Amino acid sequence: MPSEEAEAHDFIRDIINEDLRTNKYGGRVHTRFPPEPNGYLHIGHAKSICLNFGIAEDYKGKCNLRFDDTNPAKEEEEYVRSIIEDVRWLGFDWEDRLFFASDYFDQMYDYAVELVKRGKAYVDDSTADEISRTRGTLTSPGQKSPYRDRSIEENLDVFTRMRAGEFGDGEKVLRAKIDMSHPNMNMRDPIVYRILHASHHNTGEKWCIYPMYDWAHGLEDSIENITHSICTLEFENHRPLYDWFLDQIEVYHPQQIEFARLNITYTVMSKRMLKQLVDEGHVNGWDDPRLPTISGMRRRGYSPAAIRNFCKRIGVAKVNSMVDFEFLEYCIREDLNKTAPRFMGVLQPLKVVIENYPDDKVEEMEAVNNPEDPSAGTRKVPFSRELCIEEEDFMEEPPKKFYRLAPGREVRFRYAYFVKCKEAIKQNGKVVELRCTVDPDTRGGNAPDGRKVKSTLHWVSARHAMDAEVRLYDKLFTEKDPAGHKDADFKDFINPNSLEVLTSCKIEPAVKNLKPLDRIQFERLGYFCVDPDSNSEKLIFNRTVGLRDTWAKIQKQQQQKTT
RNA sequence: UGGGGAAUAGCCAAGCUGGUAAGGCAUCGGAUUUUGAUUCCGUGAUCCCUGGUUCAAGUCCAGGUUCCCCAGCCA
Repeated sequence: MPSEEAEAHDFIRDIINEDLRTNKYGGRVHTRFPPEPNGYLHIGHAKSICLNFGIAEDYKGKCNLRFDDTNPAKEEEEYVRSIIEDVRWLGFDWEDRLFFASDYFDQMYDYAVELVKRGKAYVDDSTADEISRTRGTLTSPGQKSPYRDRSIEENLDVFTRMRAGEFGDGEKVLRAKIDMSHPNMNMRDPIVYRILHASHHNTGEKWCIYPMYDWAHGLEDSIENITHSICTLEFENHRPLYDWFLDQIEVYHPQQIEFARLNITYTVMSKRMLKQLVDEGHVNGWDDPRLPTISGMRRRGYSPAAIRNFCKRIGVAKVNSMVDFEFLEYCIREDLNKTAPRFMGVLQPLKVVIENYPDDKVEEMEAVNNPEDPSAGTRKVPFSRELCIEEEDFMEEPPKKFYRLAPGREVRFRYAYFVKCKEAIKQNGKVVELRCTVDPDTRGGNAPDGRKVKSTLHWVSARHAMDAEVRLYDKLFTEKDPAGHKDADFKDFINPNSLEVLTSCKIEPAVKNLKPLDRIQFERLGYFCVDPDSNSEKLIFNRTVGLRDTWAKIQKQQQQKTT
């Protein structure tokens, strides 16, 4: 469970502390995470999940998982399935409290009847268009519906017949009778029930009227005895209505608290946009590793602990904010550095022949599995005459500050020997093979005479290496805030190079024991995750995130100087 | 001349009843290093503005500015 360092402190916990002090809810703390099953969860939801479940943990309270499934037109079973999977994967437990708003439809209906009986709601025969036109504008009041003063008896009768299916979609609605000139648009006789002859994933054909969010949500919270109903900022305008409904029918009244939703640079965080990316094939499904969905991040190799820690550290406040994606990456690296076993793999192989090493000889070099975790132990890596190193670890004419291999230069091959380059063999101007020698006295990687080398390279034995495909991911968008341009579509900023597939990678044999979704580090390259499509026939790795790369930074600076 | 929110370093974000600006990321230096990784050190703020109260204001008062949300039978 999330056990990371000091306890969180934020304005919501301040409110809870105060409520506890005044004994407002008898010492109880009960939250809920209420997703609508109309899409996959993303990291913005993770923030809410960590907040709600985190508060429950901190205060030894409870947190429910509740599906807010009041709109059968948009909701699907597949989304329910994925949401359950994602919340569980993140590491949270709702015990026996998995609920559906649709489980409360009967009760919500009864409460609506009560609202009508109290003269606080009426059936409106106006068309959607008429209702819209008479709502007024932000600066001018709306007009009362001609049906507003129907008798309670008539309202009861027509509402009953609405439920019985006597009318078609949109013919009538139940409206709260509040104030058509209220400065808050939400209070201008909001719709409580609409007619929708649609099959519901949970209740099937039982209902042809469905409650609206404002009516349903507070009742759901009330029925579940929620103490603090935490939602995002855009619902702040709805709080007066949340309160009004619960007050009118005089039921248990939780407190709604709003916080700012999460935004991260170079991505989008709206279900609508994510769905569009998926539906239009800009990515390969909801779990595409380039997406900020929970399932995408899982496939990318992000760990639940890293995501939880990220959510904890970004804080909770009421300011609209945009977190640098670098901070997310930092949190991922931080966790993976401590937990990911290390391997050697070569993405762009360059052949190396050790001229003074016999062709029939193979040595098993001992390698540390995780320098950050001694208990991870060691493994054997085969070394032989023909090896592969990374193409970019050799330069025929090395620039300043390039410490790696070059003609005449000696470097260390990790966990093996000091290796000296004698000659680069070229074909059509391209280096295709390196002829090198090994210093037999440096076995294991240290020279008895104390001489040093400037760098250490990773390598694999050509004969023993396994072939693999490696997928490198870059930012999905080229713009910091792709959704923030009023006169441009977010899709205009899609990065055409967000996915690079390398198919001739060579990996040390020890990876054969890995399972799908295992998270590892290829030394000097980054963190990687075994793709679920990977199998013994074809190994596939997704790059989660690269290691911090000081050399790349130096290169960039050098390039800028020359141009 | 609608209503509701919010403004603290490039980015998040503490700062409770006023006492002289935490922390993290990023950046840039440096040390250690068989991953140019990790780790470790060091590096940045007249707290949206203008007045006022006070010995003392990010914190209180007044006025202003900017940004976000609201006119779905979506949530």
